[in-house]
Amino acid sequence: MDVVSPELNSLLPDEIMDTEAIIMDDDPPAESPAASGQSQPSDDSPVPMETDVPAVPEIVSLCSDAPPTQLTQAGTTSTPTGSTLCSTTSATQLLLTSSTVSSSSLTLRPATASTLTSTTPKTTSSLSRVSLTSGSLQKLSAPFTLSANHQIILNKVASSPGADTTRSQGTTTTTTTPGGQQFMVTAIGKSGQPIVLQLPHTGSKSASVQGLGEAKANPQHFKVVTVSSASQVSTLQAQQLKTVQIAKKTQVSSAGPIKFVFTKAVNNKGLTAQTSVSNVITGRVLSTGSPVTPPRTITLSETLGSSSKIAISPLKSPSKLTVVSVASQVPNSPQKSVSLPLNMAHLGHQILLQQSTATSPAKTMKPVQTVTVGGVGAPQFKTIFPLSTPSNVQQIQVPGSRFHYVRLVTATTGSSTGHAGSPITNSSMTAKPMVVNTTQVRMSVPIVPAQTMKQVVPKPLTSSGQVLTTQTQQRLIMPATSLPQIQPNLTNLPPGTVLAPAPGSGNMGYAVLPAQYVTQLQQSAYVTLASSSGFSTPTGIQTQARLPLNGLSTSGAAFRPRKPCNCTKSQCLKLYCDCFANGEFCQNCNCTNCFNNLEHETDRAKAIKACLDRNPEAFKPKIGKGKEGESDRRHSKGCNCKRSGCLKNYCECYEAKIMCSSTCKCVGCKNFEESPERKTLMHLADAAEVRVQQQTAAKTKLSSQISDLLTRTTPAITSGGGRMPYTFVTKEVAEVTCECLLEQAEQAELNQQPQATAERMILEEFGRCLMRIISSAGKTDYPSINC
DNA sequence: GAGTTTGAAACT
DNA sequence: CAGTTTCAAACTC
Repeated sequence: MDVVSPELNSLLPDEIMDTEAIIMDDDPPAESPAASGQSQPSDDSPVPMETDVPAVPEIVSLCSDAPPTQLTQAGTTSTPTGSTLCSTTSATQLLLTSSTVSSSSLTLRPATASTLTSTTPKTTSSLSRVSLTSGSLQKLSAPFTLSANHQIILNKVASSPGADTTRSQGTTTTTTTPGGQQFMVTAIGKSGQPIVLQLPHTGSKSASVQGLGEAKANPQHFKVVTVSSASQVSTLQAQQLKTVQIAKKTQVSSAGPIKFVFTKAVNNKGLTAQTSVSNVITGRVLSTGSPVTPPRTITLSETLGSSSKIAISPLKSPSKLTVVSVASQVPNSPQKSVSLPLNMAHLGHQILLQQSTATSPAKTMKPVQTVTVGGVGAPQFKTIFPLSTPSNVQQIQVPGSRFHYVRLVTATTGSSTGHAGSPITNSSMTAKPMVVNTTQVRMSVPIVPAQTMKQVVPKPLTSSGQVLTTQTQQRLIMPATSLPQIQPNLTNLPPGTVLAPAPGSGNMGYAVLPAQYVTQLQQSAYVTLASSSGFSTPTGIQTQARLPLNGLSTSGAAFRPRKPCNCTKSQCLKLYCDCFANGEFCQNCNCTNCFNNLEHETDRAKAIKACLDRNPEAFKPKIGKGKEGESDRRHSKGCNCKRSGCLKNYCECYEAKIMCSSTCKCVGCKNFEESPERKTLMHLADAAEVRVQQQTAAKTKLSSQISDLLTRTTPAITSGGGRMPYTFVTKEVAEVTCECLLEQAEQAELNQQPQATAERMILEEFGRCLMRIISSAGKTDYPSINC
């Protein structure tokens, strides 16, 4: 599988793609040359990742029917017949075993407590037990449901003929922790059976948000592995970002060792070498957890025969985030891929995974997922949201950086196992949010200057998967497609760069979207998700990552709203357009014939390339950041003003509120420190700003007072004539007053008074009425008003 | 709101 | 690289 083109990977900086092939298997497969030499310890050994906490090793293993060796059962365990019980003790050992069909079992051993929830009581582990029953997992639709009772339900959408049979074979195991927390996994590997992950009950509070400190005190590791049934060929979509994916194919020999292969996505050569490995579980780690015990997600893919496709990108360190698609498939054979969505909330981290299946390799699934990355020490979030756009888009949102990453994924139907465009199994769900936590994101290169970024401490994630975006700036993640003409300038790509895949290439492209755009996509996507999944997620996944309409989080609302452009001739694909120049998509602009959007991503990519060809620094910030603050900021190129004296906004220096420097070529510059004109202007500007602020404050105060008054008087008004508590004009008084005024009008008419006189009479009567009302205001009883 | 001014970007 | 043109924002009326 060619998840990431080698040439592209070679160009990617280490921050973007830093993956190493890691093989964790009992018996390194000889037919896996790429994986050879990279084998890792046995099943019981912790996954060799930099994200691992040595003190709390994580164990991910596939085992046969034989009971897992590292299984430690301290709590009660229900062992259904015909299934190997996978349970975790209160010490958060999670073992997933499939005995009936697949001979492999997965052992998930969280370090301490459950990582399914971000918050875990110090004394008790939120995840005490995990049971997994074997069964064929054929069709899985919506990744999961986060129910109100803190359950993660992994359901299968499509009914499988063998569902009944599966249930007879696979047994649903439900474990309940002493603290009332459940982790129940049913019928993994068999169709028609839901997977329910019971999240720890946290009362009214969201489980994920509660006390990071507590979570720190009780670090937990959790690994999720999904196993498909035997005789199933799993297909992992190469163009999907999944945190957890395991597809298990029927093993030729059940006794054969199960191998975890963590391949280095950077080098796809290794990927091809792994294709012929049987009984190999490929995995990848997408995220790291909190500083204490970083939760991590592992995508595992086990396939039989040479059809295995492996794309793995384990993180080397907790601060790394590598997104690599994993795909495996067997052409012309019944394929059933399983990607279990899992909500992993730990210390504000969540992993939401999508599960989907397909019965035919020809069917493709174009999931778009959300990745949210957060950390405690250095909280960051990455979110890939499902998009409703025609092309698959994977968005990654990094609240800590204001950047929004969007990965455009082009699904291909090719059956070749060695290509990124390998068919993706269809799924009723086209997009699922995926939240991955990490303490640091290394995969992106900031395009926008740092001084423009206002770091806001992200709020901790809630158990419902709430994602808070605090930054709106954009960054380029990495292009998945090979665009040689752009790659040399990869780091210079603008934040809004859309690297469209070459026609027919089947590769993936990445686009960085502005926050507003992402917000739109998020909203639409979540609507789709909610409607299609049918899940009742009160605390919800659907609600997570919802941002204000302006695309900014509450903390990010302080950012200056982007001014809409008015381009008419440039199609917003030249640097004339501020949106384009800032790497943003046009949104709510007044431009005409705009091409600065996803619909014209190809043209946009070309335009970006053209700009970069002209000036590799085109999308880099013009205003450099000084070491000591704004005083050191200066324009990178300098201005060229001739007539404005650099004291108007025509001047980029003045507009940026910085002084002109020696790099400027301006004529008659007055924008220097000692310039009296500048001082006067600045003084006036400050005064004007103060006035504006005062006016705004006054308006706000007045509005508040009016609102308060209306609020207090509304009950009286709506009460049907009742006496207004704070006003003197009741309905009755008003009616009487009107009668008095009408009486005056009639009198004037009867007396044939001129209109002016009539009006005066009416006004005078009105004045008298007011005086009576006022005079009666302080009295306990309100005398009636008589004309 | 229309027209003018301005300077960066684009073009030659 | 310099001169010219194009363009959209800033500005003025």
